[in-house]
Amino acid sequence: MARRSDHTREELETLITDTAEQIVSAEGFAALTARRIAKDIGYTPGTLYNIFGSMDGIYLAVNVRTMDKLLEALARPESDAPNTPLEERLRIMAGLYMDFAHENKALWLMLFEYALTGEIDLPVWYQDKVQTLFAPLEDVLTPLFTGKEHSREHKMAARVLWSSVHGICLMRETGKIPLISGETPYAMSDYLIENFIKGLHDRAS
Amino acid sequence: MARRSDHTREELETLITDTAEQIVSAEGFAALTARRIAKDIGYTPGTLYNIFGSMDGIYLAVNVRTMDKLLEALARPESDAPNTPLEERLRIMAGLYMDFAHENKALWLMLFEYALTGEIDLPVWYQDKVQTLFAPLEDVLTPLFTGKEHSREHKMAARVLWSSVHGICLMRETGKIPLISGETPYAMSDYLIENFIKGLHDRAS
DNA sequence: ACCTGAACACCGTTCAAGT
DNA sequence: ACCTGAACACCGTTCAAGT
Repeated sequence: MARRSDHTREELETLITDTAEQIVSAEGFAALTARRIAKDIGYTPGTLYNIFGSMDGIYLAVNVRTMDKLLEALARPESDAPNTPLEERLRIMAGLYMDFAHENKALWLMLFEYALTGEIDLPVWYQDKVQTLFAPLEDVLTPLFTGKEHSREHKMAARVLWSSVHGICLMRETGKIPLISGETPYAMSDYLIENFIKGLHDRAS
Repeated sequence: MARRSDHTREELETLITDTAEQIVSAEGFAALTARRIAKDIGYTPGTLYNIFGSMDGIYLAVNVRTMDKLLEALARPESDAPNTPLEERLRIMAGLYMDFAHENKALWLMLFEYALTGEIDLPVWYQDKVQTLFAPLEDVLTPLFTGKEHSREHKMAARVLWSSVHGICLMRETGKIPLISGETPYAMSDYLIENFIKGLHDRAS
């Protein structure tokens, strides 16, 4: 047939990403198929391949959006009130992370479900986007690591804390590893932060 | 056709689980299909359904085996030497966990990839098996939580530590969240344990 | 009772053919 | 240049039919 030119290439990109996002939100990552997107937007699967090359391209596009939304959520003013103690800032940030994961469960899970095992390297621009997610956490930790000689430890502390809160969050959202009865992920995260930071302060003094 | 009675039901269970395990180990969870298992064992897909009801049944059978192997790995004598300080025991146990994940990457990932988003409840016997994985860690932590009033905190500390090491391990194995250059997951885990335990001791004193 | 073979309703992906 | 339609090589799952 012919080019319909109902939509420009850019419009199609947006249309496809929007639709994919909606499908995942409503029905989960497993429901996201090329044929389903095509049906929803009134094109054939071939068109998706014209625009994104493969389903991977669509997954990445959706994930980048999710990361942008997450980054926005972590920068919410409530964590920026002046004179807030560092530990409290961390608790708030962890809470914002867990809130986001809970409210955007399917999209958040997709971030990690997708090609969990894939051996193909992620594009550099995607990896860079991932790195930006650590920035808010690193900023909060800055007062603990003054001086260039602590730069590596600073980065490490941010990643260790992030991994930990993430692990707790996974237990909650997947239901795979049952939480102990009566314990919220927020309490667990607070417990972790409290003791980890206490340990860091010991070192400093 | 007919019952071939080449194998008993039990033999088929083992044969299918063995074959599934091998496929995952060698080619990853994504390569594990009903048709592939059937081809490898010389039966048709229908037979798998006679025995396991669905692919889910096969996934669970493989995962239970992986958990058994993990439990065995965590109980290795090296973590049981007498007079080993608690912190050192934790470091060793975290190391054993990360070693296992690395050496059995595909099977370990399958534990969490499988139906990450599935809304269907896992069978109780499976959930019980998952719970047993925390026992070795709880045992090591026992000296810090004497007295019944600390039972909840004891369980919480075990799960928080487990989540954290697990999160670090995920970064390593999936390559999704790049580790900082030059930092091993073992160093990160040690850093976490050191500071978390220091925090816990502060509380005690 | 057990197993097969064929069918059903799907996948991702490719690409010649049309406008 | 863009899009379709059909094809290819797959999926999980079901079940009548055979022995």
